[in-house]
Amino acid sequence: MDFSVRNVDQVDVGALAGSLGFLLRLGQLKAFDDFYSENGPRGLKPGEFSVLWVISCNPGIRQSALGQRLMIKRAHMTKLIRGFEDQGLVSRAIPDSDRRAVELTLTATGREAVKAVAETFFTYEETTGAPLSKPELRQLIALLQKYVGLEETGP
Amino acid sequence: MDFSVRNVDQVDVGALAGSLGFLLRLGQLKAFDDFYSENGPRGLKPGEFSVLWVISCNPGIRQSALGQRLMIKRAHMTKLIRGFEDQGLVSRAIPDSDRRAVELTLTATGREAVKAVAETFFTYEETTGAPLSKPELRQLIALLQKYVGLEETGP
DNA sequence: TATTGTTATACTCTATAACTATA
DNA sequence: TATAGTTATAGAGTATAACAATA
Repeated sequence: MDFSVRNVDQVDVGALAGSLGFLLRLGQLKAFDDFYSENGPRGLKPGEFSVLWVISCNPGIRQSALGQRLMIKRAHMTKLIRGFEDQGLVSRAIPDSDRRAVELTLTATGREAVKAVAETFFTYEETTGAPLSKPELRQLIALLQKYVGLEETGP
Repeated sequence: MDFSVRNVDQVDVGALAGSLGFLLRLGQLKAFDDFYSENGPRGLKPGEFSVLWVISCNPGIRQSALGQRLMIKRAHMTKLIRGFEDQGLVSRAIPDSDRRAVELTLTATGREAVKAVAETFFTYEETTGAPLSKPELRQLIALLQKYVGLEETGP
């Protein structure tokens, strides 16, 4: 006989099923899979969109503050921003008050790009929580916000 | 005057704060940061540990089932398993019933390694949910389990 | 001295496709 | 034909350290 586990559903992950880090990792992979599925939006990737979106919400934001909030390291942020600059989406300005810093703003093109993607991004997001009921999804989001230290800010 | 956002706490992420995918990404990064902080365990990385752990829970598991459950692509799984084999942690067997498949088992060394890491991994996990109360953490875990399609299996 | 951002390097993880051997 | 796994390659993302300019 052969008792080997050959189907996903038979896999016993044991105590790992109660591990927050493990569940967050699986959850993120699932969310991204859903996002990139046949119905998901195209073009800008979630990470890229989030950077542009946060700049659009905070015109003139310092590169360091942006990176800290999105947990992107300085070295990587430099590359990302240069990419956006090359695409004409973001402009950099060095403030007189601190000439080490860089303040980021969207260009007109950048604002259009964000506007175009935002609608499909956020409406798609609503469908992402498939296995959960509406109230469950709301509570999951609330708990995650608390965990990562994010308060929902009014518009 | 200079109104630019220069502190993390001033950053307004707008509607992104309600995005499940975004929150899952931040949450995972936070959990990993915590894990790797000064108090976190050393040696085996969370991803590596999870692979070995699941093999230990499912002796003889097929490589494909393992990869599907942990959302690791076949090509990557091959590299991981070879690495573990080279370290003498995992042994591969080709079953007669299907000579395309590979069944994975921990070696004695592998079992010891998992045993050694498991205790510190899981006890550390308990401290990971810092910003949440015990009941909140429990519910967050329950919702995530439902979201990713994991049932807690009794020992 | 500390901070902001840049550069350079390397490593991990991921994505893809072509390949084998079995079924 | 389809499946399980392998190989090879390229691209993200990340980590690190050394560096310049400024504070």
